[in-house]
Amino acid sequence: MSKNINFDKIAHQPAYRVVSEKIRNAILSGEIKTGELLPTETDLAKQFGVTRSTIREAIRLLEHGGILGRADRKRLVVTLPETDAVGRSVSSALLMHQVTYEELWQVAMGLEPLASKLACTTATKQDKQLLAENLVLTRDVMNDHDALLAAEIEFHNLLANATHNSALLLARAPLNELFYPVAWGEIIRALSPGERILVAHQHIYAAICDNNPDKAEEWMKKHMEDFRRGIEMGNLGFDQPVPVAP
Amino acid sequence: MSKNINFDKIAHQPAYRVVSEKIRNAILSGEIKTGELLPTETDLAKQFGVTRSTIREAIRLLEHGGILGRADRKRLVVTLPETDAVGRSVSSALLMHQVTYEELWQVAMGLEPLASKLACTTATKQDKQLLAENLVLTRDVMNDHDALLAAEIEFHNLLANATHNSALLLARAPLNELFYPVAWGEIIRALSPGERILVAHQHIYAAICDNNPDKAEEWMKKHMEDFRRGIEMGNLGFDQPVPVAP
DNA sequence: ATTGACATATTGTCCGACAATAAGTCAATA
DNA sequence: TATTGACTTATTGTCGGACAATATGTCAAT
Repeated sequence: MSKNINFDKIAHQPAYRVVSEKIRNAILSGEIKTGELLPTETDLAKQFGVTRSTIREAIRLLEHGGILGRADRKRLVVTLPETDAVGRSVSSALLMHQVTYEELWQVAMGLEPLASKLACTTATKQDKQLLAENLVLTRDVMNDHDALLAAEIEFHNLLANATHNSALLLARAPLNELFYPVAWGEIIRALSPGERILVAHQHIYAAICDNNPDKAEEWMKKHMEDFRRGIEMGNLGFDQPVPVAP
Repeated sequence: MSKNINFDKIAHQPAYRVVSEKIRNAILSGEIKTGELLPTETDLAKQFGVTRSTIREAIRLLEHGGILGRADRKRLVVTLPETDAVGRSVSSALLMHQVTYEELWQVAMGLEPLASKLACTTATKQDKQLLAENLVLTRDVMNDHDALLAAEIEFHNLLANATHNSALLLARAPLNELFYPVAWGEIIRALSPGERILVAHQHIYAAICDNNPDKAEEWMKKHMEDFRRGIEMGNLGFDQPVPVAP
């Protein structure tokens, strides 16, 4: 073996990546603030000294992450990434990993009771108001499978929002997009557990109004256990991969 | 008020989006399998009947989500999105939302004890082996702040990997990228709590080997509480936004 | 088995062009 | 006054073609 000199790998990044990183940094560092318009493509091209095509590719790279959106479907603005924007990347990833109902349920079991607990101390009047309205709605649509599913999902969302914890919101995004729609959809259709759902929601809501974190957490755990039983009893296997939506 | 006819909003998507969605669906539905090469840009352009520029923009859109990577830095391949690929989108989002240490800690408190518990029943011999090696490493670098930080982060990663739950891995991605590096970094530098870290890790490891979920969960909770105290005692406020890395 | 020379395929980048569409201005009109 | 219409302008979406840089493959020479 001859004596070797070790060179570092040279890191040649294509221009569109470099530009993308620069813009990303400018946004994250607050140099361009949320809500501000991004310079026009021709401007950017001049500034960076590259062609408009390159700029466009750089922008596409960021657009998917949700930190760029469009104000009027023409000019691009810097936007606060909403949970569902980011959530879709995560969902794709999970689907490709063939995530199972069980895996998602385990995460839900970690996050949803936590959300219930936290919401007790963080929920504003308006949060509670929205939850209350959701309860009424749920009762009203008890026999409409689709509407019931939507209301159920909304309840969990409202609850999560009431924590005002953006990290929690993002962490549970895949539950919203993959878990509840698919799994609850099947369960509700197969077992019609509308009453049990409503009772659990009511207890959680009451606990939040009473500022009783332990009770809120407990009832959410029960709720999620119901959920698991539903999956097991329904015709979808608990350890089966979540199917790709058509 | 005149009688109105309500038309649905027409959903005119730019071509690069449509193409991007089509490719995405082909990937998610398994039409193109993981590891396969994507057709060349010129091919795709012909197939979709658009220009290569359009194809390229469509591809960039997907590239960021991590479901496309490059085999040899030329041809694109369909890849399983790794946690850190997706994690970066999430991290950007959180930084823009000015997420606080407290918010991240709350999520960590929901997920890390859960991971400990699950790992007890899912960890393979190799997982345990890796954890054991990490413990040795941790002891060895006890006085090297940077190395200690790296070892600490690696421990939590190994633990999460040992659950073999991809949903959990993705949900905790932001902890890896934002929380531990920044917060632990500061804590370790300020308080040098090397011993306490090691002791906690050892107990968790022991619990996993003994197949004792409750003990594993408990010790991880203690560990995270230490963590919180560290943040509070250090000079970083618990309720302060996590700073953007330079 | 390694090297070198060569042809080929594919991506990265550039340029220039034009259509489609939002936004702004201003006059005409009911 | 408020709505409509015609016009201008700025900006994005899409096209087509061009060329350089780089991997890949082949074949001969050593």
